[in-house]
Amino acid sequence: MSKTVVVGLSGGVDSSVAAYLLKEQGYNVIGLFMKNWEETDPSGACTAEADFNDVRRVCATLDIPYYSVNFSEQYMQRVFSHFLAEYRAGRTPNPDVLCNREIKFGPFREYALSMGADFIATGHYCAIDHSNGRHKLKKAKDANKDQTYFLNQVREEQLAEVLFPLSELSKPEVRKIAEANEIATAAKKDSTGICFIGERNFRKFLQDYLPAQPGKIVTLDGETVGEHIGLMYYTLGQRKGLELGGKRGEEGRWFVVKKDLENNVLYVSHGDETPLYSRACKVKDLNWIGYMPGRTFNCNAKFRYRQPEQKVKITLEPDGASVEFETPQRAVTEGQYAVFYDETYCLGGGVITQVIF
RNA sequence: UGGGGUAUCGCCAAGCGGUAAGGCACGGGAUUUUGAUUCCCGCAUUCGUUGGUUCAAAUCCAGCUACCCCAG
Repeated sequence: MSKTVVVGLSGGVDSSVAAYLLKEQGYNVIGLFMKNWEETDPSGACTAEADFNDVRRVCATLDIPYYSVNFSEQYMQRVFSHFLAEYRAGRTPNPDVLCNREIKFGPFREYALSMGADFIATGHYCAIDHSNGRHKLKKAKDANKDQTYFLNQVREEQLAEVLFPLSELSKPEVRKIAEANEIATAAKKDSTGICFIGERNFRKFLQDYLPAQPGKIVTLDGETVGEHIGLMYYTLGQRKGLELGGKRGEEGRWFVVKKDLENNVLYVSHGDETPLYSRACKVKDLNWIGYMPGRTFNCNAKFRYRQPEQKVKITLEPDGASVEFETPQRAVTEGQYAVFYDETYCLGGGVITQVIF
């Protein structure tokens, strides 16, 4: 009797191919589509509906059953409300990290298991080791596509019944498999933007939820050089959207280097990016995946998705950890995640609460 | 008010008689399951204004206008 696996289908190539591969491997595959955001996009089209249509086509081709669930309520309460609160507090949240812990490997997983699944699977580019009763998150073979960054907050228990069929494949290989098997989403453009919400004009999107409070843009020397439209619309290291032009006698661009929430001031630097480079940070909400950290140890870290791993030294503290960088890092940002790695595994991660220069 | 200086794209800024560099900003695209970053493309038939000199002017000359500086 073959095992049953429920695959999260987004309507994209990756999850389509994941389903295809599982079926090839002999599993009893069931597709499950999630709708977690109720709003239609600005063009008026409901992208979720279009995606679900793609799911239908793919499942027809693969000859597997499919269903749809709606976790909008949970998404709003467990991911989006936190996202807004973080912006209000002047930080730059990463909703997709929480989305994995709170939705995909939360309600979605539970729902799938309640359907009688032995396993759940997704189209993430990452790998997993199940051995000795432990579950370790492993980097994808395609380092360029590795998505473990987004899974750093998922609890080890949540990974118990998980399969990642794309672990050994590169994106071009996935597309090739889709094409060879006439899967409808073979040439579909990758989705970007916040997961389940999609590509948006980020400012306009935020403006629907957060009030704008204009204020001054000031240099580190104290010179007022412009006006911002609300601190939450900017993040460290950003240069677009400042609308600041040339400066007399200097060449270079303007960068956001600091936010002063109390005084509603946005600090910028011209040309010189050194104020963006930090040497350490503090993290909290540490989550370790199949790993027992020592009091202090060396490993690698990423401070954003698709950044090469950096060497760091971690020292555990009562309420989190201190992370010292071997090389100064540009624009490490509060609210984002520091994710830890060794050669093979994603060890876990934590939220950045303080940046030390 | 006398004397001097400057006026070139939203902002900096080249140009010095031969038919408008570049950077920033901005717009579009690529990359990207956060936000950013990065990359590519686009972006002044016109040089404060009116005349003049010249085959030819943003470049020379004159008037006007605006701003800046020094004298007051």
